[in-house]
Amino acid sequence: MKDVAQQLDLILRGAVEVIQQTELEAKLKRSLSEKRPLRIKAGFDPTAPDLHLGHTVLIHKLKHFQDLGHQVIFLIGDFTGMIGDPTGVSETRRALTKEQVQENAKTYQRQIFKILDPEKTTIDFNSRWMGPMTADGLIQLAAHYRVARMMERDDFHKRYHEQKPISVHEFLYPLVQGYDSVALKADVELGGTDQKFNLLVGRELQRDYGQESQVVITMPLLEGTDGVKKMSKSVGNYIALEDKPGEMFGKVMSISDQLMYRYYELLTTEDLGRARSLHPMEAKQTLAELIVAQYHGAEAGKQARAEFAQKFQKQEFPDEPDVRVQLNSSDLRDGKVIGIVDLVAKTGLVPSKSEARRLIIQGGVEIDGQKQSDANTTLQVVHGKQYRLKVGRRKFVIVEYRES
RNA sequence: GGGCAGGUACCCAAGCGGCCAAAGGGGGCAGACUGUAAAUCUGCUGGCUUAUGUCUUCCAAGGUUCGAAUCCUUGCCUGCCCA
Repeated sequence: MKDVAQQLDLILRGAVEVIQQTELEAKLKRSLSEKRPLRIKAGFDPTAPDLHLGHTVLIHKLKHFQDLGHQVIFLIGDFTGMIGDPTGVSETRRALTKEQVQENAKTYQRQIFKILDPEKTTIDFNSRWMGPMTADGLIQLAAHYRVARMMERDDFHKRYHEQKPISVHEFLYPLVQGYDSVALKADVELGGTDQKFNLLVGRELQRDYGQESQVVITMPLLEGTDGVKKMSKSVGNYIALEDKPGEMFGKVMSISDQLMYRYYELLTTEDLGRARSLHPMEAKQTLAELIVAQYHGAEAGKQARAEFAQKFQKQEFPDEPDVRVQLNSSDLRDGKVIGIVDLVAKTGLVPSKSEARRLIIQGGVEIDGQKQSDANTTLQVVHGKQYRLKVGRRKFVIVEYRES
């Protein structure tokens, strides 16, 4: 194991805040002398096993600890999942069944083990200790914290002053998350900066329960593809680890240059100065390739890059379309023509025919490279011939008429 | 338990008897411009056999009216104040 200074170097990289660094140093020192790895905890939502790049900022940090020989605990908050973290718009969620939780856990593993070492990672569930807890236990737990302190939490505070609803059970979220640290005897808890309050509750509860307080390390929140809001599935500005290579590449390419450097900083180990010295377009493609390669392999990265160049730089139709549509005679009028509105609607890439019509009128549809902006146009389809349809900016469809 | 203010399209928010499929903003989509960028400008943004047509929408259910998002009743939900 490396000495304290070397360990700190890696641990602090990219971190926003460490509370308290002196405590961390003491823990590291003791860990070395007693040859006892630290217990590093990070909690995750059980309902969203669709991990995206935003989550990986934290997972990479876990990996750092793991590489330093510490014990990483990947905690799935299946109990807290019933509450739903009350950040802004919150709703009480329905409890997941054991089977669902297990399934989600599997999905998590498939995804996180692209970064973490499966051999060295402990996966736990907070229902393990919260499930059997009695109402008595919960009352006792709740007695450890004050309402005024609770209201210091940013979003509670804000909602309170904006006269927005806050349900009592939402207070349980930080409380239970904090108690998880007690149950796990965590030495360190990692979280996004938005988790700071919850993480600190853990420190206080541990102290109250007679344990040494955990060190809290916050990591920056990764902005989503819009460059403004934090990456999240509900906002739809995310890049999922399981996005297809082409899609993943495309999403990275559509971010702003400014955001690109942020991604370099938080998602890669590349030298920032070098990235900045490249032409932005080149730098962005390199970044996109790197990211695709991490989750799909080097070959997929190269391929995605080549396909991108074909689709958008040379403006050629890709080898593989996004959608294939097969028409048969019942789709055709008089056995030979189809209105292009119907055709576009048939691809399933637009939600309604009105939307298809709009898209056409606005010039967003091409057939075999010809822009079609008259919504009343019909297409003569020849049996067996393939038509190349472009819908919107980035969707490609092959249409074929064939009797099956 | 009592009083008050609210609940409008993906989100925020105007409208307070017909001119309302409903202003404005955000978001989204498309076009121009580009590096598939970003920024900017323009347009679109309930569905349908695209029709100056029709159907379904303004928390829910009833009611008043020739006509209701708008008025009344009841219910549900939210916030504030008083107890």
